[in-house]
Amino acid sequence: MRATQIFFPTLKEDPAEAEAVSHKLMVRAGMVRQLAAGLYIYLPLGVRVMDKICAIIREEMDAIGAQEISMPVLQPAEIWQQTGRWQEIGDEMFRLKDRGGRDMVLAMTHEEVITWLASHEIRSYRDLPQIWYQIQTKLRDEARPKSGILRTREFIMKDSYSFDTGIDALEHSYQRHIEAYSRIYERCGIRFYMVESDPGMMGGATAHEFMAPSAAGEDEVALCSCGYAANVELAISMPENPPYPEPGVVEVETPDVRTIEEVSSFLSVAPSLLIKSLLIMAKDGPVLAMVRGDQELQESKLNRIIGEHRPANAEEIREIAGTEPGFIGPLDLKVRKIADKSLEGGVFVAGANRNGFHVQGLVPDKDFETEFADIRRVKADEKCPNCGTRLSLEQVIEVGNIFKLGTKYSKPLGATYLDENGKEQTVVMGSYGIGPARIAAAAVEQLSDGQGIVWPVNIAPFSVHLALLQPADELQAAAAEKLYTELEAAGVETMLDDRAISVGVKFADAELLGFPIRVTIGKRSVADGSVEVLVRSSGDEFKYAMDSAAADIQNLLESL
RNA sequence: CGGGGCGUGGCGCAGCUUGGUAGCGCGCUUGCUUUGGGAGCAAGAGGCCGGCGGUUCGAAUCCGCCCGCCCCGACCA
Repeated sequence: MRATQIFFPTLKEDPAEAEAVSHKLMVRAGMVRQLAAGLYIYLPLGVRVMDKICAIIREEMDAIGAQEISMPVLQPAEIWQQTGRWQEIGDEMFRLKDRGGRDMVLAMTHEEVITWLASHEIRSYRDLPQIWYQIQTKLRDEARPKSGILRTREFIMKDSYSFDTGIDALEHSYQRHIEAYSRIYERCGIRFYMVESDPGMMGGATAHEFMAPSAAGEDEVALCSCGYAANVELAISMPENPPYPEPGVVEVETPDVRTIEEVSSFLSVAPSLLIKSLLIMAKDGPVLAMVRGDQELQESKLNRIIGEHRPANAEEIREIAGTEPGFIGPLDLKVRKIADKSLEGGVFVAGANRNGFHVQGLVPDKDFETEFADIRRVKADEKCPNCGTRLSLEQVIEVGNIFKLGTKYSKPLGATYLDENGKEQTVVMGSYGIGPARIAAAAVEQLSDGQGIVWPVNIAPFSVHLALLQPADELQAAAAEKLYTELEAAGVETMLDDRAISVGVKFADAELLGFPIRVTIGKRSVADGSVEVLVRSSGDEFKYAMDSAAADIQNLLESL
């Protein structure tokens, strides 16, 4: 295509509202524009990238025998009521009524509909297995859309669902998805990890996420050289105990000394020898969650034990513990207590539940009763639970996830089949998502440089940026037209930059847009019958004879 | 939802403290020149200063309410 026929309004300056690199660059490169918080318009170049990513996804999904379908975004509330998610999910789901007053939802995911379909159409074990997928819009009323297209309220997702006779068969479908996903990300040219993840609101037992490392990511994963990889929401590490003092409960006066840092320095005791006591309000009443002073509570872990919860406010602390915040502790506190496993067998300092006092020499589950559970957040350099090596933490963008759902949706929606013995069984399901926009953003995040985007070959809007320096020069224009025609004939997607703009702007735009190869045709080309070729990613430059340039460029592209 | 910041030509910003009717850079239009790294000169177009209300002779500027956007947190198939 010709640049003069493509709408790509490039910007010299970063948009004021953008923070993430991918956000700035995608706006500057004229790929997207924001309509409102979390709502984006994709311009032609943005659409081309998305189409390429989706094409790769289709190929790889089809390769594992998945079949594409398309489901409505607007859905009746009934099916969501049947699975319980009408109640479970809060403000994040868009809800509306149709003209007849019926409750409707705008789908944030499609388990309900696809299971409804399966429940109506699958009758026999002979109908299984099935993998159905769609590439479809999802809507979520996100509390906080952010980082450009990374977290939006409306977005495209590839979602697939597997239907199997049992858990062994599900395992097979799950593995096939892992293979397909790995190939998809590889072909899209992004680095990624597969990590253990928290099934969360999807329900089900096992889940993994595909994570692309990037500073713009909202998630964090713990990684080990042995292959252990987990979202910090559930990552575990082996506790390392400091040397403990002698046990024996002694109250000490600690006037106006409240925080871990203050207590630590006031008593000259390392933070790892303090108990951080956090009063939590859960639906079954208050809970005292305890972690070591040098550690932090991982809310998602506590959530699995006590469900929805929030920290108590100062007033609730005074009422329940009878003390000002800062002096709360486990001793004589009549609430459910959950201590992190690293507190087991140690001797600690904790609040005394008396203003201005702490207690020393406390032994958990001896001086006070408590449950033990892993509720702390993993820190970098702690030991891997599998091999003892030091863990590292990394910021990541979630670009895909896979869940073993089991019968969470098939049971309430009655998706059953008759087995070989004529006995009715419940279909066992899996659910698998990929966010194409996040792949695009991750690619920009991981590969861009100070000049602009550096697209991976397979998802670049165009493969070649053919920069015609002086379109008004007939000889140059003719040379460019010829090469353009040859490249297009060879199947090399080329943007002929025939804009009548200054060379500096043209080159700067080429760098900003980030197509893999830039080919320059100028007066030198006309003079000596050559073109200059620049590889965006490496900066390598070549000079090709005009006559053979199309073939040479094609070869170069294939080598990237 | 809690905390913070910001809304002024298309984009990026200044002006606001100390009220007097809006300015800079980029972009855009026209002409001439220029032409291998974000060109030069000249002449132009373009803004009810987010909205509503209040104070005042007079409000971009002061006060109140509302809306929108961004960031941190909470939340997040």
